[in-house]
Amino acid sequence: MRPLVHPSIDDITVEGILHALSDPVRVAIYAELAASAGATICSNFLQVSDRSIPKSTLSQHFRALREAGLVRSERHGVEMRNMSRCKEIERRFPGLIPAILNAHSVQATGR
Amino acid sequence: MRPLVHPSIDDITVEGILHALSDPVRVAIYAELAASAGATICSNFLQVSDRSIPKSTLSQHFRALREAGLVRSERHGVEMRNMSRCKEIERRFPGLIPAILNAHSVQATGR
DNA sequence: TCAGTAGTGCGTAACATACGAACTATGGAA
DNA sequence: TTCCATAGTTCGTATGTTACGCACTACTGA
Repeated sequence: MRPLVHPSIDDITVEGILHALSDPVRVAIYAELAASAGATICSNFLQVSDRSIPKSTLSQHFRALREAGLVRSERHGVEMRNMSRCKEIERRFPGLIPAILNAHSVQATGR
Repeated sequence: MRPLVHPSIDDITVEGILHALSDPVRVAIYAELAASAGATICSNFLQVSDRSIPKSTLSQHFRALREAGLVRSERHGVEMRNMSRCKEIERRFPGLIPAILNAHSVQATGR
């Protein structure tokens, strides 16, 4: 099983972040992760915005979020704990993540 | 020649915006358009950040920006004038575009 | 040792993208 | 008018990316 890849904060790119969050399933996952204080395991997202996501697809989505630098994942026993890296990103790209999450919630609620 | 498609402001999605701007050539183009007061023609971007872009590819990039709702294009004679729709987008998703452009410039200069 | 749970990796089919070549549309000069 | 140059588009193809089923690994508890 290949080890988990987390880019260092300086290797995180705007393009990478935007690409990772340009998928509706991934923004939804990320928005929940960012809103929650602790860590959340992958399988909590087998249902996302009234849509059920196959396990293998979900695994790829988490890989995408991780490799874009948006999420930090740790294996704990049989499960994987994920938390958003928003504080680090905030230091490098101030305001970016809040603006995206805000726009996402405007779209989800207002419309 | 198929007519130019511009989504109405309410049909613009966050995902669409993020996807369009997740390409390095397209952010670069969009950043210049957003910074300039008037309209800019496509062929001004045959060279972008020290890279030369084939005409057909450039045409596709402008289509992507236009259909994401980021840019408004008008044919004037033989050329096409493009301007960013940032004021409209600002009303629908406040702070989103400035945050992305700011992050883009942090990355381009700082790093 | 076995069964159950959580997640990964691989193969394939479907979809997206880049770019060259051939095209359309417009404007100006002869 | 006709012809040429300029600006951009379209199409075909080759190359990449993504989604998902299935078979797998890794860990836990009984």
